Amino acid sequence: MIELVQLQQLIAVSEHGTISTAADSLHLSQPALTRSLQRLEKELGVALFDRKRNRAVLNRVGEMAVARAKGILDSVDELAVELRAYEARLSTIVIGSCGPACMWDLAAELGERYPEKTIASELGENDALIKGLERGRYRLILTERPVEKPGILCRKYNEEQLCVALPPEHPLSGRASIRLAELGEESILSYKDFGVWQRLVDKNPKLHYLVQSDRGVLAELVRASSLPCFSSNLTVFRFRTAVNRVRVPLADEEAFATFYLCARETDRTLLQQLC
Amino acid sequence: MIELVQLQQLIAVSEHGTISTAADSLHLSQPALTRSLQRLEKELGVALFDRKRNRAVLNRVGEMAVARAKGILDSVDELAVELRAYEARLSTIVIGSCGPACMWDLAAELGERYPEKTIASELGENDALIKGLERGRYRLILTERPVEKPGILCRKYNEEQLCVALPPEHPLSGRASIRLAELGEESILSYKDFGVWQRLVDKNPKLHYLVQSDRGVLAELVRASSLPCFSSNLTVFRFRTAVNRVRVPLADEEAFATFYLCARETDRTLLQQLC
DNA sequence: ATGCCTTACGTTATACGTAATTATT
DNA sequence: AATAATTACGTATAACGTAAGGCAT
Repeated sequence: MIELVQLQQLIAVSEHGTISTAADSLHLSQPALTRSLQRLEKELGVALFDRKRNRAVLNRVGEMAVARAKGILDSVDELAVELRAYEARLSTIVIGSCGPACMWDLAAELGERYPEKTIASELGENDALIKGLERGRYRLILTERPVEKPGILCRKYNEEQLCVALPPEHPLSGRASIRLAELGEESILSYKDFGVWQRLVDKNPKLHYLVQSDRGVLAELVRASSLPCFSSNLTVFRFRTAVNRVRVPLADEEAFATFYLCARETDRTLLQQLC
Repeated sequence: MIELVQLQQLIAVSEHGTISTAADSLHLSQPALTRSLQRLEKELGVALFDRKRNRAVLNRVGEMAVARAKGILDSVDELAVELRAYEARLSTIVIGSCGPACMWDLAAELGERYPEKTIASELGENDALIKGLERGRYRLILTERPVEKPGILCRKYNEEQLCVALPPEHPLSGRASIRLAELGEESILSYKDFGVWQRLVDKNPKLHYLVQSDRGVLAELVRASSLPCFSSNLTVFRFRTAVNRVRVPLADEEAFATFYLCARETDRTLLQQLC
């Protein structure tokens, strides 16, 4: 049986020109390499070198062999890389969502149920999410509307009411609900990846949005300041203790959403466990 | 470094279901195979089996690995086959010709000059010969007309005058030349692969052609009978001793040809040695 | 109880290095 | 003389088999 080391040795000889120098580069004695190459020729059933007593040069067959050997070794190297990537892929659940809070909830739930798995999540728009689910990019997606497509299962996951969290001394903090526009040109802490709620932001361009990309940083700022920030019925658990704020629901129609959890049909059991 | 035997072992396990039975089929002890597979997993950096103390079943990564391993082993098997074929190709000079006798002459000449090479020859039509030369199928070709194409060298090789070899007692045996049609409906020994001379045959359909595909058989028939047969100035050397025949040249215009030897420009020296 | 995988240990076989040989530049 | 390949021989390492242990069906 041919062995891969022999192919490496062949390539080394082609790169170094002589068996001796190749042997050096392989940390091998010349005789050892000579013998190994002789075995290779015998096993392949062809002569790879023109041998002139004190010189062995690759013949045309040998050069062809070198080219093929490189290809084979490349594919063997790929093998390890590919398998490691495949293993990582198998042990990761990627979820896509159109809203941040519900995504965090889902990620947390998955993390508890499948502690051996890595949970990755990203925000996206409805169509991109569905395509991503169909193509295998996502294992689960959270959409704004029910998805009715062959091969895709869909269930209602939860509802979210967006609020503003105001400091108690804020003039609007006593209200049962407000419209976002009522904050006028005030500053408000906001998220970079805001999903469906971005529509509400776009409709109220007068406010001064202090956009944060890092969740931790935002939480810090909330604690360290008395700035208004966004909140919702889903974020209550995370912020209930630390934050000295009064949550006032937003009456804008863009401030309410129902989320649907979708999976491929092959993941029926996974979906059932989560709803 | 991964070794190919390990990939074979992996495949054997996937085919036999258990390590023990696979070990049997590989003429190896179970512990040895177990260790070898453990090394493979370590070298690849991934787990290939779900191990339940007394059972090792391929996991999904393992199945992927088996598929890849098969591909790699296939390409290694191909390597040997391909190299042997390539070596054979390199040690063979294939010539193409539009006439049989001049082809035999050329083959004989090459055989003497390059005794280490195998000489293969085949008949073909002009255009096919030129294409074959350009595409590398032929190393040398013999054509009816000079070839003037970039990348192709061409020289006059020889001239051939087709004759009929008649028994001395034949009424036409005393003539200086005849036309083939003068033989009326007589029988005549002929070749299956006749190249350019086939045109002459086609023009004289009345004769009874005893077509032979084997050169040896034809020579035997010539010796054992007094049937007329085809001959030429080029075949004289081969038949001079054995044959009790009188050669009468054919006056038909299709019975004379000039042959040109062509090679690719890279084979300039080869061509020069032959002309 | 049997089948199967793993670990431990002593042994063998294969491939290695050193040294000697030959040939070429 | 120097460089490079091959052959011969003793050695060492790495993989093997046997034996023992443990778990599951």
